Amino acid sequence: MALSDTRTKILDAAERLFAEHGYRGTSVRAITDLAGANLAAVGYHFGSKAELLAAVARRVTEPITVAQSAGLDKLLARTPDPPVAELVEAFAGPLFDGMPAGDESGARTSRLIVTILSDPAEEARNWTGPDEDTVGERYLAAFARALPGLAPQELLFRMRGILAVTAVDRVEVYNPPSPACPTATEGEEARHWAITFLTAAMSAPPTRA
Amino acid sequence: MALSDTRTKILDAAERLFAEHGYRGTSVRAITDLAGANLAAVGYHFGSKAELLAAVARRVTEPITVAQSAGLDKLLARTPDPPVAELVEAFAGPLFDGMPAGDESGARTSRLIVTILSDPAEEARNWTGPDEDTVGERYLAAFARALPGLAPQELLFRMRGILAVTAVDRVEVYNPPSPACPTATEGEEARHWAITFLTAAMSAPPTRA
DNA sequence: ACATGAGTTAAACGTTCGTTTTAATCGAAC
DNA sequence: GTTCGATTAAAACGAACGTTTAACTCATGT
Repeated sequence: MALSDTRTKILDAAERLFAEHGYRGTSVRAITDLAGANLAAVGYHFGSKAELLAAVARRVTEPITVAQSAGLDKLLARTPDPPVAELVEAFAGPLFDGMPAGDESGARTSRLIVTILSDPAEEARNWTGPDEDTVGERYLAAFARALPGLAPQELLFRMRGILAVTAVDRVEVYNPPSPACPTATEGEEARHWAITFLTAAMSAPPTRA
Repeated sequence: MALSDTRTKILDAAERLFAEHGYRGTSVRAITDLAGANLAAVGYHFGSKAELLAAVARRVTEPITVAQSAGLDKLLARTPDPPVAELVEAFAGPLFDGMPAGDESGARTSRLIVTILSDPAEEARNWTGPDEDTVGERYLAAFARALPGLAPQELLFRMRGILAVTAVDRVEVYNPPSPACPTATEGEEARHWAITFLTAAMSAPPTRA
């Protein structure tokens, strides 16, 4: 196949296994087995396991980043100072389901992002491109305008909070406190819950020192 | 030494290394080297690496759990229906610094909790005792009374959000969007920021379906 | 004095890991 | 039809892993 079919099959398998078991918990052999490829194919197509992870992370992150950026563009085209609620939705929404319309693989991709970003392995955090930083800075500036009087550091803390809350739905970060509760809530509902939760949180008055 | 000095030295070393590099990223040899103990001492004192992790997790979690429980007791002694803000502080406060007064090792311990709870390895999540579940359920009930009209599942989502936000300050869950920003904010300040952030979030009106 | 047993030590076990090497295979261009 | 670069296949490499074994130390109790 043109552009090597096994290459994308390896990417697919790695994406799934990294999401489920983390970087260190996934062996190259498990990836190639799931992909139906040979063990050495990883070394050939990507060079090393760490570079494979970087490729997976970039492939997963890119559509999210462009969705976040496009969402901010649309808001700024209407008004130079978008309200907090719309900023939250434009920033956190794509994190929930990869694509604004919500494709089926969204749950796994965001689960992967969380797993990668919180992975203790160094290799898991050295893949970032310049685009991710740029969109983060643009939202930071927009939130700063929407929340005057909030200290930059506290704003930074709150933006990290957005990522944390969107993440926690995917990771079982706590054993279910109540017996009769599903481990993870379904995408669309959780997305709404997160937006109300985060809009209220972001709109909170600054903490007095 | 009585009760085997090396046993606690191994626990200390494991606590630090698990917090820094995760479960799979920490080898038994690295633990015993840092502890100045023999490799086989882990097998002798704990049985296996997984049981060592469980011992570490229990030792770290216990004071937090009792602080959460005592905080809730104190609130309930005053009124049967504590307000949301005080519930948030009593629940999230101990997560920030292990002890209410804030001892020096607090930052590392909470970092460890996050690392353990989000670790993709199965062994890292099968250590929980009955106490942790109990205090979670008690807070769940208290929040349910303080937030009438909120669906149980959405309440559960929000409680997970509390844990996520308290966690994110420790884990570098996102590359710093702005250049001139410290990776992690200091304990006491972040604790206040988190409480205002979370109080506002928890107090948000229920999401309409 | 000596047996006991918990604690420690050094060495090795078998397995799994990421990576590399070497040869075989395929498809198109000449 | 042959040649050549690109891709896949099979096998092996050395290193690191968790765990186990067997010998040793040494205070204690008799």
